[in-house]
Amino acid sequence: MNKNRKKRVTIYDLAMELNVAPSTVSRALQDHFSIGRETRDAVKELARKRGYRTNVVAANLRMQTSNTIGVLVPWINRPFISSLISGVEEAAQEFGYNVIISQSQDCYDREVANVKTLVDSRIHALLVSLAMETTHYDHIEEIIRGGTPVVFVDRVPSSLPGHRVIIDNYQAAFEATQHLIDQGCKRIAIFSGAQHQQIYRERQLGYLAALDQNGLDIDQDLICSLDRLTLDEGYRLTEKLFLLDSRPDGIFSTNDGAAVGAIKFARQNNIPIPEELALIGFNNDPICEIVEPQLSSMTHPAAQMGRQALLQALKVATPEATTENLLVQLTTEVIIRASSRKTQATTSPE
Amino acid sequence: MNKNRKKRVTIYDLAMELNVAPSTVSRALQDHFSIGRETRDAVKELARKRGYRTNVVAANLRMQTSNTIGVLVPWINRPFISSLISGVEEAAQEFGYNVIISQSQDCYDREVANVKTLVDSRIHALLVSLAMETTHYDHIEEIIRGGTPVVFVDRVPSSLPGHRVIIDNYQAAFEATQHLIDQGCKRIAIFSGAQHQQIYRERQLGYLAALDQNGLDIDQDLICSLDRLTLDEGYRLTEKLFLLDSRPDGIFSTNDGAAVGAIKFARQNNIPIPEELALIGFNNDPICEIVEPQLSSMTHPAAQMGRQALLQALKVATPEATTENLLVQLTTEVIIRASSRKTQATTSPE
DNA sequence: TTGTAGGCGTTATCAC
DNA sequence: GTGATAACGCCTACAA
Repeated sequence: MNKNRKKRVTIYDLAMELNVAPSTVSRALQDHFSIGRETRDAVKELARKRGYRTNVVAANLRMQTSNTIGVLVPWINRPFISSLISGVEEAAQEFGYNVIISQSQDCYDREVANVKTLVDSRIHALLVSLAMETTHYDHIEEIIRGGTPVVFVDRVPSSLPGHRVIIDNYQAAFEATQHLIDQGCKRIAIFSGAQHQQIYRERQLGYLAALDQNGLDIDQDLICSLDRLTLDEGYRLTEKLFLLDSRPDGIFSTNDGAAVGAIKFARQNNIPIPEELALIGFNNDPICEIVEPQLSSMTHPAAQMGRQALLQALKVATPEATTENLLVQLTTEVIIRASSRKTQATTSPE
Repeated sequence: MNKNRKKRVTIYDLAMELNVAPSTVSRALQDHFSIGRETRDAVKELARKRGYRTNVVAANLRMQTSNTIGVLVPWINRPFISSLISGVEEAAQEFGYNVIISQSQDCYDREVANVKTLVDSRIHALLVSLAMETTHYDHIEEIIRGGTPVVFVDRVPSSLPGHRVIIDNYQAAFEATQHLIDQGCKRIAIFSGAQHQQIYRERQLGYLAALDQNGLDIDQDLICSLDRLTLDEGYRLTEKLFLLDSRPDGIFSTNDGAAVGAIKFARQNNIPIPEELALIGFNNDPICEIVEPQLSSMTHPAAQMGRQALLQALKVATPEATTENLLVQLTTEVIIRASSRKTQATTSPE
């Protein structure tokens, strides 16, 4: 009863009706220079009237390309990533591209499989933010060799060269830590992620550098590597930290969720924030302004990163593209809120 | 220098190398029943060795279909929607489909344009959640007539028949309101959305019915229609409500963001929650558990809705599909948290 | 069981 | 300026 997928109008139909060749119609529709003004108008007029819409699939096959950009991310439903995708999609729309998305759920195996599927669809280019699990990149390397332009975003590979759109994670972490130090913190813990992931490693290095430059001791007990950086994980880890002989007086969390977990623990245990525990997160997710006290954080320009990734991909996918690796590095800044603002009384209502 | 998009292996290449016809290869790869066991294995082996991957574009053109599901939503980066998409994507992956997404940004014009683009890509089916602005549905009707299966999700059209995956908004709103009434609220305001959108209209009707059945007066001053249901809008509206001669003692907000705005206002003005103002939101976004006090809400099973929408779409897109309109209605429930829990002391730590 | 041939809807390269 | 024609890679009746 279905498959009444109505047969759609083709250039043949138009050609027939106008008594011209299909190739003429094709040219007319593309404003080819060597086409008669009159025929062009006639074709376009009829196309409009018949509701002609070019069959992108056929065109893609013929052109050996496609107008679809593949996006592979760990999870779609996370504030940072959904905003990133939103940025990609918006820019893609602007330039006439479609966006096909795929989530690895932070699993290496899924990532590999999804890359294959995406490439099978003959995507124009691929934007990737790596799965937490991923430690080697053969699957990506292979498709790059195969000729698919790839741009890495945010979670980029540590060893594989390639185009990337990132922030300066080292610098951002340094600033976040420095901020806590400026507020008088002496024992600052870090909630970090998998160290094989470049972004977490660099954040950790930035943190260490800040401590070092300020003459603060580095205490291994305060260096925490979280698996998934969830709220619960942050909560439990804070609990453990407060069982130490010398408790931390500050936490730099490499995402906001885990920091909120820490806040939750502190509140439930009457640990005054920021007096006894100052906190700063990362990403500046919406929750930062909602949690009580509000959470300081580092901005992480998700939408711009998405847009930039798309732009770089388009650039790379042109025939004249340079062979060298593009690098776009966006800036971040510290957003200071109540969770870390110790210096004298402020006038803010909360 | 680019366009070194390596020529990929085709069934012709394999056929050549094995001295069989391309059609044989094609059949072998699809496990066609009438294929020799030996040739089949030989073909598959070689395909593996040569890294053959079927050209989906060509196959799609030939088959007059595609393995891509179009998803059109207002915004990607909203908790409810990104989870919905996540659900769609996960199920799609399971069944071997790709997901192509597109955001209308709540603009009617964009919605129309995006529908066209998606259909141009010959999507297998389209899942739509309508833009806030959308009041008529010619653009959708047209593609349904054209034969593209369409499934509406969540924000469904009020007048156009079609397949839909929804919750019982009337019932959910009724329960939310009833809950506030049970807590002793007498003057309950509603933060609603555009009334031409069925979901908001039904939620409002559910609210009105609850008041009515409990013998409470309906006060037009307390019925607020918000444009975008943002936190700020919720804040400002609450401010206005508290300038009224008789202030509300409860707010049912049709999303969580606006409710959080109300909480913010209440806290800044020392209005005790829930004693003087009890609140319940809608969607049960993560912020509900983060805001202080925690926000009661109605669950809104985003991921399941996404998955169901995909399943229905696949069902509808088969040749044997029934002609009647499918309806999947998922259940919701009240999640009671501190923002509305008035009845005696509870043992919860917060 | 396998091969042949045609076509899905375009675009591009030739001719005319 | 326009018209044949081939090709993109695959699938499938039909023939063998």
